[in-house]
Amino acid sequence: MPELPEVRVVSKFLNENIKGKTIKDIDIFYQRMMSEDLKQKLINQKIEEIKTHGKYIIINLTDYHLISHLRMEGKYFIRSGKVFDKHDHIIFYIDDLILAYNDTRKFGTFDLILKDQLYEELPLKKLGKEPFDIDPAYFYKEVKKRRSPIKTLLLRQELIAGIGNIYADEILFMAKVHPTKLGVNITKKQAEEIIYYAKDILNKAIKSGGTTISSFESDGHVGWFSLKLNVHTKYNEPCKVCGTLIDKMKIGGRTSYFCKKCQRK
DNA sequence: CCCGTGCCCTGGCGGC
DNA sequence: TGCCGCCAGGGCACGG
Repeated sequence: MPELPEVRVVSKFLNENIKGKTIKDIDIFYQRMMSEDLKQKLINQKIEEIKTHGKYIIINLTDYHLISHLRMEGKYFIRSGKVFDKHDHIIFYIDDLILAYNDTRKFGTFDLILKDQLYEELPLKKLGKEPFDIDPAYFYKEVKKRRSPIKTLLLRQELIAGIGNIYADEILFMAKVHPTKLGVNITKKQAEEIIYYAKDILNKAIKSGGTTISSFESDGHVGWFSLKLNVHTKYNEPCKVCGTLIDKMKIGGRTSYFCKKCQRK
């Protein structure tokens, strides 16, 4: 499931392969994913640069920003000919190159925003800062206002952008904070530790090429950060710090893994 | 403001 | 073997 680190890896891959080129044509194999109107606006647009914010990939074009969200299983592949996978839904013909957007569950989205309106409209309008840019004092202040579990707050993209279910569990484990602890009860030191480990874990994941739980890939390279996960998906396995068996529970509808001994309320 | 629920979708897995 | 039903998840709309 692509989170901030995986999205950064995909963005780098796209910059290396399609930056500076022009979209010549598009095939839409799954109609819901992109309208004919959007397609027409994309044709003849030059790709200036690819950036990211949180989990969003922002493709800067001549007149627009194309915003791609991979959700759970979105991937980009360069195809060597017009031979496609059953889950290739959008095909971009970019100069001499064929780029396929592949997404098993079809959850990914494309939004087109007029140039310089990027933060005036959804989906980026209310997006918060990334862990690298957020002021820990601001994060602490915002968290103190809310009675939601800290796990749920870490997933709120308008509060802090880029953290998904996997890294939220890993961050709280490193910060030794119980995922059900309410925002209002988080201490200043805990808020600082959460931001510190968010940056640390995401940076390490970016350096190692992203995480794979089931299917994350980019340029044919499968990330390996998952080998280093401490708690996520480790139900009933011994905690690497104290040996206590890892617990799991639903928090805000999301499966959450934690060590009930290391992570105090 | 806050919360919970449903929706979108497919593949993998448990149960029988 | 195969079929059925459930689960996973990010963001958003909706209702209370």
